[in-house]
Amino acid sequence: MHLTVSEENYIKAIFHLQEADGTVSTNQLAANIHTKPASVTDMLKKLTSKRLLLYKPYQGVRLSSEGRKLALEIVRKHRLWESFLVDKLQFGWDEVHEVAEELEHISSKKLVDKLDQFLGNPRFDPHGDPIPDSNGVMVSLRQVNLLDLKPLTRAEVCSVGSQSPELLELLKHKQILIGTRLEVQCKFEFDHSLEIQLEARGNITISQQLAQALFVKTI
Amino acid sequence: MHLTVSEENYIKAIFHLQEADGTVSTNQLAANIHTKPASVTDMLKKLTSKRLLLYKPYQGVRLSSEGRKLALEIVRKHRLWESFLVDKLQFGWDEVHEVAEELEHISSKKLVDKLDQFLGNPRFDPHGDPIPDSNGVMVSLRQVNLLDLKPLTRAEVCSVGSQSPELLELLKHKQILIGTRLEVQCKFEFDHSLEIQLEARGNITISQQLAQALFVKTI
DNA sequence: AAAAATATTTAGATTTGTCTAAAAATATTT
DNA sequence: AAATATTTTTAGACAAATCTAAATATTTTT
Repeated sequence: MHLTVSEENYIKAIFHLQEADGTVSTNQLAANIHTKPASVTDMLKKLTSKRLLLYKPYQGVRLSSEGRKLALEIVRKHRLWESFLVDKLQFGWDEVHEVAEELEHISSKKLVDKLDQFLGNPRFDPHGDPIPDSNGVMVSLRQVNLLDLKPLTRAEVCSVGSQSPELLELLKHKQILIGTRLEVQCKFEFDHSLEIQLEARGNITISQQLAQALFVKTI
Repeated sequence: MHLTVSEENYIKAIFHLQEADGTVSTNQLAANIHTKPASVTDMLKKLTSKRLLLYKPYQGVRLSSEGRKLALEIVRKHRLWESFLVDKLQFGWDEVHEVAEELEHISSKKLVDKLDQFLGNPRFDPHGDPIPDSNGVMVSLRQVNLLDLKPLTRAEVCSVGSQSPELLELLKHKQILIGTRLEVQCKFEFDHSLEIQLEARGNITISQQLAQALFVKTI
């Protein structure tokens, strides 16, 4: 089954969007892929005819099992390449996303498996997201949203909720990385902000929006 | 200057074809790129309007200096990725060409330069071809065609004339690799074949066509 | 140098992925 | 439940890269 770059991008977007809801709407997809709803409808029909989607007009779409398998291959490639860029080529973890968006479409199965081996079969990428193995199996992180922690809980950041440049910029400014350790000092009901203590920088305040984007494991 | 994959493939093909002649014909290009002459004409017009080619209808085409610069970037990427695949991922040197054909179109300049550094700034790829540096400069091999050697000359294979699957198959069968050492035993005027002695296998006969595809340095 | 063969370009069609504008379906509000 | 708003689909157009068939240039042969 050979897919174009466009087709792969739709499959990947549907995969990520259906994590939240079970089903994905045309408009959601259009916004995510930076295209128009009419274009999405065209592509949904095409991918459905290739048996990669379960799609009823007006009722939204989700991946078929075949589509899910392909999505996991793309996600695997994306995350392995990100790992390569950070671990081997010394890229910063906040500058690898765009390059990996290109590399994830290289088709050779052998390349991916050799790359995986070369990297030591990592289970998580530099953002803390799990990497599917060659069968599409990935461990799910036992991770908690930072917002859910009680005061005085110590935790370590292990993943972030998106790779948007805006979020990455903010994290850089606050000096928060994967692996950063912190302790929740107190929570403010008014705006749902958090005061947290960072090992390196002392106490800082974090907005509700930022806290929701941070996933941690307690330590 | 952003180019599509198709455009890059035309630039690369013209670069390689004009090594031999100074100028490249529409039919040559069509054969090389596995397309029709009419399609080539269309693309020549397009790339000429982007100032990458020097092209007069019916008179053939060659790269402008801007086009040559882009070609060298593509060749650099191709050969660096081939080096990566062989040196780091343990691919055989005869199975990397196709994968590198995809990888060479990844656009990030930073990626290429970091990859170059990671590999230790190699000057030659696994086929023995020189790798342009980030300024497009490459050392030319002091290499001799095997056919030009006199009997009793010892030499080492350092590059092959093409990457066609047919040639690679033959080299595999004869157990000839980059780095293989040999001594020319005698030359036959009748069919211009050569008898050579390989360190590992003893004496074998090599056709004119094969000898012409092998470049060596004397040792 | 004319005729024949070959190479190249032009003209018009096709496919893919996108778009805008309008129509149809669904969801929300009153 | 009607009216309104939103979402989604359809219809038709467009740009990129290709194709076939026909026209035109160039080269080779006689």
